[in-house]
Amino acid sequence: MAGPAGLRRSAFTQRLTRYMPLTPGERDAIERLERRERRVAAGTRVITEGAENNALYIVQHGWLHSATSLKSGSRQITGFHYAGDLVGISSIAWSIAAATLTTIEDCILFEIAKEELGRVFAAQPRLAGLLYAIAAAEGVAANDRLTSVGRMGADTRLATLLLDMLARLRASAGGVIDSFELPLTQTDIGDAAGLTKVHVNRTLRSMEERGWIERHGKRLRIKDERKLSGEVGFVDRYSEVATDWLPPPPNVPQGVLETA
Amino acid sequence: MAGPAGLRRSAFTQRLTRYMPLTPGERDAIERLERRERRVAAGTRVITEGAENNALYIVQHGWLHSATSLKSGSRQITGFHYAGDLVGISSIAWSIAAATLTTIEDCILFEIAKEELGRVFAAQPRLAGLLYAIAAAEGVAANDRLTSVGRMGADTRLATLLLDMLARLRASAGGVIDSFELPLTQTDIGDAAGLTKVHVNRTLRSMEERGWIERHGKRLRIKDERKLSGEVGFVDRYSEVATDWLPPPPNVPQGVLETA
DNA sequence: CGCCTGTTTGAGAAGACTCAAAACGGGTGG
DNA sequence: CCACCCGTTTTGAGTCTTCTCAAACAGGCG
Repeated sequence: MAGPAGLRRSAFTQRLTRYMPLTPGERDAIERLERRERRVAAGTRVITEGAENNALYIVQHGWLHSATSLKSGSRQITGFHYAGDLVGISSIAWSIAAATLTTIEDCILFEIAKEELGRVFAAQPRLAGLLYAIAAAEGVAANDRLTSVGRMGADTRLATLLLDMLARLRASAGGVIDSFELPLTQTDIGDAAGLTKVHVNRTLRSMEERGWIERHGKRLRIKDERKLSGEVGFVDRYSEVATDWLPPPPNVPQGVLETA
Repeated sequence: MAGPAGLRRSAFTQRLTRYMPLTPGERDAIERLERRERRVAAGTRVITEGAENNALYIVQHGWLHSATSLKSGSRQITGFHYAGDLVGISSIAWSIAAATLTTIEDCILFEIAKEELGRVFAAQPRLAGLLYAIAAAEGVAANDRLTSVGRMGADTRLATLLLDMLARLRASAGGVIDSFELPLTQTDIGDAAGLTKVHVNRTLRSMEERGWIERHGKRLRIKDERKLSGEVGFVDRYSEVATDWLPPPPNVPQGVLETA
């Protein structure tokens, strides 16, 4: 139950703090959400499409993806989730899961019952607003993905996918990185980008030849992120979120805001 | 400023009431959001991608769409908006608009400053939760669109698009309908489905020949919605939203909930 | 009536897919 | 330590869907 020594900082708190300083009350509220820890091995289905589900999860560590499958047998990966993300939000709208949530690596999750989130909305309106803003940002990111799949060729599409991963890893890990371990098969990548595994292979290869990326085993390096972002029109939606419109937090004595 | 006689029922209230009965306080809070009415002619840009924007809009009447445009000159329509929708939510996350919002028909909108929404979050947590749930549902609908564009052929893709429109019109208009006016050009449809206008034309034509749809001018009829939904695997995400997890409304004297 | 936008049709090209098989790599058991 | 096995990556060849370019057609409006 206890993690590897004392490095159990809440990734979720850390993420939210990126966007605005939290009051002690808000930190407390989040901490209370993180009581049910689940360690899940790579490749496990945490939520199954079509099955009953009334829980949400905070990702403390590891990667996951959500996917829906079609009658034709094919599959669409609709999103990847990283440390600090709140996932399974669709269970807020329905008791039957709309997508399958699968761990890509070994993960540490915190399970949250819907009602607990309800209590946060009641007690911490400013936090609720921030969650809403983050949901809005994710909606825009989803639209970016739609645009990429609907209107771009294979190479641009894969480039935006990789740039998006880089940006999100940065948002959760923090710090500057230009390469990362890609724990996905080319089939997975294809299911996310709307391409065949064969075509993913050829396209990655040609991206490498053109000098966009470098690959060594599972490790992937974006050679010139700024230039590539410009060329394919990628915009990082996670680097910041407006918080100026949020209501003031309840009962804040002056000067207790922490900046993390 | 006053509309056509007394039929100014709030479409937004009506929509929310579909999901849960509202307290008088909640109705009141919504009403206060609907003070700045804007009548906008068809084809007007309400929000422009890349420009500063700090407002949200409630759609009281009419259709709109949001779209992003690429450097290549092509465009992706990321969503359609109907009476009762809250649009421009992305402005909650950033001051610079991520998409262009355009009226398809003459529309009546209510403009809302971000801060007003913040006040609603503070005063009406249950309402805030419902908005969050609706945002979650819209996120899932966006993923459905992604799945359709990423993994389906042209005919299935167009079918899901039309079925989605039908479902959403039903969610806002209420009642049973199997046909509707489609105020879009085939170019627009293509931009939404990720297809060329030429291919949209051929595909619609073949759908008509196969007996999936009927067209008379701008009017479009889905001939057997249930069967078609089954064949293409369409799921209506708007018919209901779970509200059981929401916190109780503030200060509710027993028995005043309206069911509208 | 002529114009303009949108729809329809045709023909050829391109991108992505399918099917198939070979090469690779990491892990396991002998 | 090696041989084998399985999942994954890579390559090849041919096909099909969708796109591009181009032009004809239709309908509503001034």
